[in-house]
Amino acid sequence: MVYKKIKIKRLLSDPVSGQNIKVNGWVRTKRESKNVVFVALNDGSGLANLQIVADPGKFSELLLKDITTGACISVNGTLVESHGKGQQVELQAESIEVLGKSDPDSYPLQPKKHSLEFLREIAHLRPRTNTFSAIYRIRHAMIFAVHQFFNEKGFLNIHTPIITASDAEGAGEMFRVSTLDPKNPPLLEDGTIDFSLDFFERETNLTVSGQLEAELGALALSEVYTFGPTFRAENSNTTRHLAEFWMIEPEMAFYDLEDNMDLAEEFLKYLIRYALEKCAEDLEFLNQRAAEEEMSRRQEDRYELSLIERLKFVIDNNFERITYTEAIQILMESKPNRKKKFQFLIERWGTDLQSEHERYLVEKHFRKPVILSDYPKEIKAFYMRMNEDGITVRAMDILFPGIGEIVGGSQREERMDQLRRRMQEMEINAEGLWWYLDTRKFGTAPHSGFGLGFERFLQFITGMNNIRDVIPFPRTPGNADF
RNA sequence: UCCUCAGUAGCUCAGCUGGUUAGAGCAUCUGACUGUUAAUCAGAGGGUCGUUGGUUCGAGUCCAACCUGGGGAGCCA
Repeated sequence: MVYKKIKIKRLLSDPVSGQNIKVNGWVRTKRESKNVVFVALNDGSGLANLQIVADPGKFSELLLKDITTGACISVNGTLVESHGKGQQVELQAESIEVLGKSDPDSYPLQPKKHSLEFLREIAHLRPRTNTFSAIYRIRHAMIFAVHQFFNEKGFLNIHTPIITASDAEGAGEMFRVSTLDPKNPPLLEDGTIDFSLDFFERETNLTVSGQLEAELGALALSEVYTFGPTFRAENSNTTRHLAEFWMIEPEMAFYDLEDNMDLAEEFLKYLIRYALEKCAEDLEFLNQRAAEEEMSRRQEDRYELSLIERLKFVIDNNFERITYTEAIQILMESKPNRKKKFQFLIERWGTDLQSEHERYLVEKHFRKPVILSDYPKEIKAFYMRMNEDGITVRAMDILFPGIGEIVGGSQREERMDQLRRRMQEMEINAEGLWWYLDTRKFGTAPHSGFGLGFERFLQFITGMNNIRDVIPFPRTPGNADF
């Protein structure tokens, strides 16, 4: 007898009774009685389990004993229509092989609800749960959609370096990369470490952004994007920060800030539409999960819309676009500011916005994604293009409900004299960035770009509150397990 | 890093103002029963109450420090 190996998702999408099938997977639960044994089997291809039906008379007691929650089994059998209610078809087992036993006494996953905190501690096993397998499938779909979106538009994907010697990006603390003996490093006369004897003959770190290198690509290939790992050594302990995360950074020549915003909005909507179309089953499950979680939250902290409704809402509405100056105006006149309900009151133009202000704009005032632009130069990076007013720069941040800043971008300063002036003002070492300045020297062009935090975006798509639950193995201060 | 809450069985939690042998549900094991659906019913095993020190006749309960985790803030994506 020949049994055709097939993944459970494919099998259930087109079930034909009478087929001889081989499935491999991990046991979710087993229910047994004198005359019949039921096994719920899952291979991660989809949310639905395949019900395996075994006649206890046909299998040894020892074999059946080894089929426990978490065990890996391979089943040959015939697909038949189910007598029971919960499923259309089931696999009538003819032979079962236990590929990997699982001691039920010590296997940590039980057929019951587990807290996300507990599952984080067993991140090596959590993809075997419905919630995390759904998240990982959506994560994959979104990675794929990112590349598809840019490919369709003719953007080139470029790999920017992960190890970098430039420390002038100002995007936060960096992780040092070194092969020097940590116990006894070579020292200079002033007692500091002599990095000229290190592997790269200079001090090197893990990248905090591929942007500067992406700009080099844009100023030759017109439209490029990076999608790579990014590292920040900040001691941030929040639900939306990771020390290692993935960032998508498109960079486009001949785009001004408005073109940049248009692209970002189109991109985000494309990804959300893709998820709704291609991950409907998983989103439906997460929608249910999120709804249950909402019940345990305070009334005023609850979303008005369900997860799927929020996703549809973003697709169906234009993002609100306002300048920083307009935002300050709105915030100064807002109720929480007048009644001194904000922890940080808005008193003057020029201060940076706090989380509470961003949340007010997005969740209370506009009730939709907001693009803030034209920030004061003092609170933004050196490479952002100066406006005519001489006090604001062509920056834009996209704020999403529940997550805050999801995209940060700008039109880049392409004018050499302006760029040099800004670098001087902000005490950026120009020497190490000679290659960056060269692009302004030789055939400079107006250009723009933005960065999308991939995990933050996934939080929005999946409704997960903690960023540590949308990446397989989160790296955070004090945590590098697995 | 700061603020705040928490740490009791494998998991989720109860344990009132300090008072004998520390409880429940689920999970596990054993048995029964049933085309079952997180099956059901009965029984059993399972705990240095996060760690260290202190107060007290007596500490899961009070105090201090530390460790770990959650939430919020800052930094940012």
